[in-house]
Amino acid sequence: MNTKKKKRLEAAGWRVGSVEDFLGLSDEEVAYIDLKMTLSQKLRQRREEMQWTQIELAKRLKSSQSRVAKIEAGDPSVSLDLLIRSLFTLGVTQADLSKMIVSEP
Amino acid sequence: MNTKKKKRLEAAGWRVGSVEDFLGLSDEEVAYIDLKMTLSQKLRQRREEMQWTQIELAKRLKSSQSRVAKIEAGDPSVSLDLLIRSLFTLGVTQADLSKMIVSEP
DNA sequence: TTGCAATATGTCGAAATTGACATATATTTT
DNA sequence: AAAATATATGTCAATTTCGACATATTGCAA
Repeated sequence: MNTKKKKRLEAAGWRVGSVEDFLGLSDEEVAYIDLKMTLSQKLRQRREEMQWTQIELAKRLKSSQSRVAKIEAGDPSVSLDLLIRSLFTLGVTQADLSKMIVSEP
Repeated sequence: MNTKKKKRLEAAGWRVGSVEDFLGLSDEEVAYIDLKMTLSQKLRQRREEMQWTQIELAKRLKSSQSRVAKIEAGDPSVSLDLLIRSLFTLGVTQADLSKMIVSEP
């Protein structure tokens, strides 16, 4: 798939459970987008539970508020890499991560 | 931590279960490296089970044999992003991935 | 309402990651 | 053992992702 299509998908308000319906995506692409969306939602949840602002999280990540906003928005310019490292920064364990990947929103 | 240290760690033959002993790494860093190593091992396992050569996998990934070798070696120049997308290309599901993250080598 | 803190969005140069290539080494086949 | 196949390693230009900044928008308390 081209990046354009992925961008459109993620930019618009796609939510877990509905992406699968979009035609023309390979299984891998669906799995990848689905995973990113799931984890970004979990990240926001977790941060809010901890009562951290995006600025606080950004500081610990040595990043910026705007990037944290993009992570949580599932922006296509954000890699799974940064997303997962952010979760670890919030104290998420591998066991937690494992559960997140299969759990519903 | 600096990148140099991470490079040395991953370059040498560190295996799951021993990284934690290395002093001077934060929890997040340990978790990140540990995850990468676990998944790269699982990737190789999976590919070999499927009797694919690195070249075959590379073709489906639209990548190259040398990069696949680096993915499997846990090379520091390889992102979790590419690693996880490679697993999906091998047909790994989110449920599979979830299990991989917590399972022993 | 107004003011203020939090979040969102767009842009950009810098840094990291990428596929590709050359070539070395290892493993398997004949 | 030699040839053939598979994997490893180093390098590099192109692409992607990055933090940072400016600024817009939202939400909420005074």
